[in-house]
Amino acid sequence: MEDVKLPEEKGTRSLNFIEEIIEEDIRTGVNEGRVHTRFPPEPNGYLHIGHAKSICLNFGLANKYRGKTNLRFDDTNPVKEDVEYVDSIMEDVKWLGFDWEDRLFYASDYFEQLFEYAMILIKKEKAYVCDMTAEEISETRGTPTSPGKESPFRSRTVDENADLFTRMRNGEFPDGSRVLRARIDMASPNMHMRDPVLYRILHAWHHRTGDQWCIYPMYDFAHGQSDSIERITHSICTLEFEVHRPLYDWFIREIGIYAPRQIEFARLNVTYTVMSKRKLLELVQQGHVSGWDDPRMPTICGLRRRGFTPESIRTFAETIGVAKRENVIDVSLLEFCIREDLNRRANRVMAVLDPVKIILDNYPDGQVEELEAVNNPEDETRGKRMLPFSKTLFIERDDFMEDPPGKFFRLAPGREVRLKAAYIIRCESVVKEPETGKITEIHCTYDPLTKSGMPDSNRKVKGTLHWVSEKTAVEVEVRLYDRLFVKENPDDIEEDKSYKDYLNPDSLKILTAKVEPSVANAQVLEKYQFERTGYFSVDKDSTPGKLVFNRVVPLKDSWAKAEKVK
RNA sequence: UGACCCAUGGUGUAACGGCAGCACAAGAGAUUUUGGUUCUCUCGGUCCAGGUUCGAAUCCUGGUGGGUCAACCA
Repeated sequence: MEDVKLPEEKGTRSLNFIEEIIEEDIRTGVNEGRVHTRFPPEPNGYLHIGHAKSICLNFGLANKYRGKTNLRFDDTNPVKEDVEYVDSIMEDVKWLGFDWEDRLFYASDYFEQLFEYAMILIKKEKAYVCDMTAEEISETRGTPTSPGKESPFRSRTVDENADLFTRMRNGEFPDGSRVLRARIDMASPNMHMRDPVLYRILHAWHHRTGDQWCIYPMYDFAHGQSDSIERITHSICTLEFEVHRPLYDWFIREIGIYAPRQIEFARLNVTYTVMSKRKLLELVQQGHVSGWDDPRMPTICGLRRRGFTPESIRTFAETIGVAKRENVIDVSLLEFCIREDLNRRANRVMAVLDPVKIILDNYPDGQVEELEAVNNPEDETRGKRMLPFSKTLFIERDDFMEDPPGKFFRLAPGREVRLKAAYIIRCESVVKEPETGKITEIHCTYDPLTKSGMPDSNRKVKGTLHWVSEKTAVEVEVRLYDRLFVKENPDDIEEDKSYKDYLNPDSLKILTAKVEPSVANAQVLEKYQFERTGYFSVDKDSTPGKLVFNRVVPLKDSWAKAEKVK
């Protein structure tokens, strides 16, 4: 029996507009029902959550329609590209859970073929070598509302063009001295059809072809033809390439090669998040973040380090949908996806981020009990562990209030709370620093009959608190993250504005916390839920002596919200 | 004063001429050894004006609003 995943999930699930196009193509026999997509990044930066949408779309479509997806590096501009980026991109796509199998390609693989295609256009009098400067070309292109002027070099003979183009390739001319242009229509209402540049001279070292070439094709001349060579059926790209589509089709038609179909969708925007590669690069270069994988970055490697799971990112990509309308997704949806995932896969442990000491006056000095605690109440199969309990403990400082408002469910003088997996305790008195009034010790008594699991332990109390035992607690570093920007759509920040005015000064808080001993040997990227305070992931900065935890995302906290409203 | 694209609750996304649905967010309740989770419920939408039709979110026309396009970037 086939056990390949079938296209549908639920029969009722509706199609997005790209799936409708594909299903229509399958129905009508276009491409013999074949579906072949590609993910085509330029290796000039790290992948971010926006790319994740495209990756999930392209690989997801191929998976759904039993097709294939290529990974292709669009490396036609050597001055911006680097192998560092190639490597990180492959790592990130793999981590997201996708496999291009043996179909790893580079646009630079096709440079020779592309040169031949250009020659075909020259022979058809559809391309010519132009000697104008970049400025002249720009000036004669016209504006969106007025036509351009034809280049004086537009009517060169086929032989002259072929000769000059060959000599361009042979390195006879300096950078910027000549370009190859398509001969289309300088009066076209579509600026991209006004004799676009096909090749420029660039004496630059290419990360794959070295110094083999000194002319490089432009995006428009490379992309569609690369799709065609790989026999891509559906070439999915973002909306800004919509106006390029007539040119994409023009090249395919004039050269006379296999015709893929370009389909555009709206790129992802997320509130309080920059998605522009240029801005992300600036954040790194200006030192606002520690690097591309800073856990506050929306890069795949940043999200990974922060503690996001590939599953949660795939769920997110699935949930946001695909359409042609400009969109800004609320960052809370991303947070929802990771909470939902981690809720069932992360073990819950006791961790106190801001400790205050509890002394159980009626608990025997020196006694240590091992108490049993479940690892994840959502998933019994995750088992149990033992927690050491003793006379002196730590609880969260804000889990105690000397003069609590009515709806405060936690510890206060004279009140009872349960210590999770342990006993019910009652606050008897408080010790403060005389000068500052800061609480240094809270004295309590415990009720020995209320140990978790005991027959008498079901007595109701308003609150349950997490705790750690003083002697056995492990000190760890905890890094709390908040949004990097205070501006809702930071991609809108104008060119010359400094980010400083828009950055959140409190986007990173570092503190020392006390955690239960069972996490002492946690591995990098291992996930936990610290009771009440959030989901955490072990950072790569951890050393054998000192664990470092990143807070992936805080838990929803309706108490904090209620407080804020007041 | 151009061409092209887009327009459904606060945010996204379905409905393909026939009951405007789903998710997030927000609010209420139940459960809860954390106020989390889980479950239930509520709130709230077809940009405007005409037209076609028995019937329009859907088709047509005209507005309005938003986006993209004038790199030898991708």
